[in-house]
Amino acid sequence: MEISKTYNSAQAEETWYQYWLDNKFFKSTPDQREPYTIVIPPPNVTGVLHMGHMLNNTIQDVLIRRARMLGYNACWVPGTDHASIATEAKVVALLKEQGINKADLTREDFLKHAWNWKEKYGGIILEQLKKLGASCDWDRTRFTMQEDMSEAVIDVFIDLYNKGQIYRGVRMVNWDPEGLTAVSDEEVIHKEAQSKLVYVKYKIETSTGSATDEYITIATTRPETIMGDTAVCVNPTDERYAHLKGKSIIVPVVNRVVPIIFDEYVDKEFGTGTLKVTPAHDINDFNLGQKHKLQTIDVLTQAGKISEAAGAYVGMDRFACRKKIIKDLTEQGLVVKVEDIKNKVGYSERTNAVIEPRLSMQWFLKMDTISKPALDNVVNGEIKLIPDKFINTYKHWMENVHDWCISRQLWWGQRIPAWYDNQGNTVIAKTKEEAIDLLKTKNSALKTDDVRQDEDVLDTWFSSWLWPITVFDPAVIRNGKDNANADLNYYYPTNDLVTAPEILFFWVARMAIAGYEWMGEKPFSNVYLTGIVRDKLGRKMSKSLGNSPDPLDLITKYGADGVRVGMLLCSPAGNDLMFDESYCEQGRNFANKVWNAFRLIQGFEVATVTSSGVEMQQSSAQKTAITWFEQKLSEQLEIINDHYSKYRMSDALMTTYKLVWDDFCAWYLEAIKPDFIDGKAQPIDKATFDATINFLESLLKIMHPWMPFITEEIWHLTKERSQKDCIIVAEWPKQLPTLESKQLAEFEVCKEVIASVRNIRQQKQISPKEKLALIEKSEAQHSYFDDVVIKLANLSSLTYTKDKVEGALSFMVKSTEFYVPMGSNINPEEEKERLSKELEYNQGFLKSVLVKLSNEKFVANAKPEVIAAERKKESDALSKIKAIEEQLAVLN
RNA sequence: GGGAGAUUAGCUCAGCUGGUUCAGAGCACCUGCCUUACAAGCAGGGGGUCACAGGUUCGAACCCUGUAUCUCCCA
Repeated sequence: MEISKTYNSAQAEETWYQYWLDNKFFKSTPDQREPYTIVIPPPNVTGVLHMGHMLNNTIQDVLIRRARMLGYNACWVPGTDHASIATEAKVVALLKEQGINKADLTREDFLKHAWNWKEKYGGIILEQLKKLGASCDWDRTRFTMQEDMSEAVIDVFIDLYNKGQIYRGVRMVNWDPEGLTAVSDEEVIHKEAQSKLVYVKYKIETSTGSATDEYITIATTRPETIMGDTAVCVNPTDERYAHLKGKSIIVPVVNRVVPIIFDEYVDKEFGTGTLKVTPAHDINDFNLGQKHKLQTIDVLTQAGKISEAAGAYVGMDRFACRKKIIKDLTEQGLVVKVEDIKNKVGYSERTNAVIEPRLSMQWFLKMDTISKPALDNVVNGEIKLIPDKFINTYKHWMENVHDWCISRQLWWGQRIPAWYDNQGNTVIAKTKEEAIDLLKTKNSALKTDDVRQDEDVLDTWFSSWLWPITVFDPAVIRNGKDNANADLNYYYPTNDLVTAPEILFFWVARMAIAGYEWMGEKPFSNVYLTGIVRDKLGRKMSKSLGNSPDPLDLITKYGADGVRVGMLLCSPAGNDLMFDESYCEQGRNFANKVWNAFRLIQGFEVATVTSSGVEMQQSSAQKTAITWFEQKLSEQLEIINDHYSKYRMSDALMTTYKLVWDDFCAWYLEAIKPDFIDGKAQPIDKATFDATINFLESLLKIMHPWMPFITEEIWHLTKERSQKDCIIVAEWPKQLPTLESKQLAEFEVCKEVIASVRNIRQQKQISPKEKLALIEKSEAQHSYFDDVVIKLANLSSLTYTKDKVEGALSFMVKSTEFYVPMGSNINPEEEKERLSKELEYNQGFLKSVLVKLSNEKFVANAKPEVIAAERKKESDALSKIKAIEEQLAVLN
């Protein structure tokens, strides 16, 4: 069979993914084995795969595949999130394109459109994950708004309400005037902006009630809220304004008379040291207003336009009004100056609209007591954050946590199960019938038509915080954890969670809270936090910049295995990664290398007798290489396992990469490769061939989590396999019980000798085909690796001598000298120069060692093994120097 | 403004408990090779004042202090 010189990824990916599905290798059901569980961070149902998903899900797939091979019952639960704001915005935009206004639709009609859209386009991202090779148990696919999951959310609301943890109240919330909803603190992104600080003159009113000519000047970045001013505040210690006690101020534009109040809150240094107080439009002003019992005038509408209450500029957009008002005030001579300043402005994470602090009636969850276990168990290490530098951030946040605003003024989501009558009664109930029954106890005259359900839905995170629980058993909230189903009992708590640090608080912290609240136990043991994928200039990848490659294009170009390797080669945990396509190229090249190693092995002709009829013998070089590589494999496997245990993914991958490329391909295969005689490859003996196949299989297994497709492909090409004999379920290799470190060290010497000979070839322009003689100055007569040296350095002979050899180039490995006889082909001057340099270096080295050893404090304080090492260095250096001096003497 | 972290080769990063000539890896680079698995390759090689300034120590990339620059989080 002719096998292609390059690996064809597309075909293998298609074939094997389907094969894995058909044979249900991703499927997990509870059994005797220990479970290993990951729940996917559910991507937004409207999402398409981007580089962040690629990174995140590749890591999860690597973890789950390795766990599967280690014999765990590996279960990776996939699913999507309904993402209320983002999805609703998307659907609204789409309807608009079709000429449909959301405002013209009833709630039911809108939801019908939204569900249609979800059925049609939602979950594309899950199909894309399959291209990556994600080995999720697709039968378990969940959606946060499917019926039973939603019911659990309502159960949770009711449970918390009954526990007294949920309340409703008027609060200052972060209002998104575009999404027309409140958003949580965590959904506000503060960005630095260039703003104008406007200095406006406010007239002071006399005690008799008439206006004076006296003014005070107030600095504000938000002149459009002037109409909502209900006081002016100064610091009581500010002498500049002490005389204003008891006086009033006339608010420009609306000519409202408001008091001057005194409060420590005002910063004397900022602006003019005076503050206009607008309780409806700033959280701090709101607090001042509460304290000083001020009137609250809301001058903005939900959409961010000037409201009727303002009494001027009604209907104008807030930013247009800002400009206009500055212009008008300037014309009236009331503007002293306008300064450019930098300040932080909050933007909505979802719609990018400037957030407006706004008073409104919302539902809140008390966070102080419920969040306690989630804090304690991260601090005490019960839940591990990787890397652990995030513990501080987490702790800081959890210690300063605010009550969670859980209501959203949207339709797409779980509707709040609060019901009202026309008498101001409120009850919490799962159904209208229950609500009516409950309301009747408060209002005997209740008519069914008087019962209204709350219009708002719950924050998306209020459903996704249950994810690790409800994907297994959505009924557990109402049944209680003691009545959990078999799945939940078996899979919970999950093992690893892989996610972005951006949602540490949104999601991770809240899952921990929910876990302790309803399961009495952590939801996961380890949280691996990935970085943000940036381009090589360090810019975040984004649609608007157009600097993000399409992951599927990359897969087409480099193969899924290549892209997976490429992503993970440059992904330190918790640090951003500077992605560049060249990493994928490196990944593809590695896959190709593996492919060609396989081609070589597969092309070996196994024979019991040679072409001349003699019985095939394993050569000494082959024997040595096998002995060595068996050790090497075990040694590196231990290192790889260790990297995994510490979640050092890039390190585990790089160790694998070098084991395969350098140790196996460059050294082992070269050492055992049969010679060519008369242009014909010699056959290989069965023992060497079998050992090689075994090594290859072990390596394929170690590579499998990173490169699932090519390893499965080769696995099936190396021999006939039964249907279920697949690498995806093969057993992870085991280490040797003991390691012969002496053999490993000796082989390193062997490599060094070979490299030195090759170096001489390079320097002297000697063709690799020309055989050279090598003489070792040693008491010994033979090393176990001699034949490997002969083969790989292409020697005619390797002999031993006790005497110096003249007319030869020399090199040293450790403290042993080697000679390559050159006849007259030697330039003594060049040699002298080289040797002198080496002598100088070694003398310098010796000196530094001697300085250390002659330092009494060093000898007295350093650990014995450190001192012993220094003494060894001393003696090695001395013998090296002696040898070089002897060589120089010969040349002179 | 408060907090966390970073700064090591051209690039991306390791360097774990201070101790080997400890200054490392991969990529990139340079030189020579189309050597019968692989040019998506092989062989060999060069390259860093470990951000800066002090300090602790017999010994510092590593610990401490300060400075600079950058990133992130929070207000």
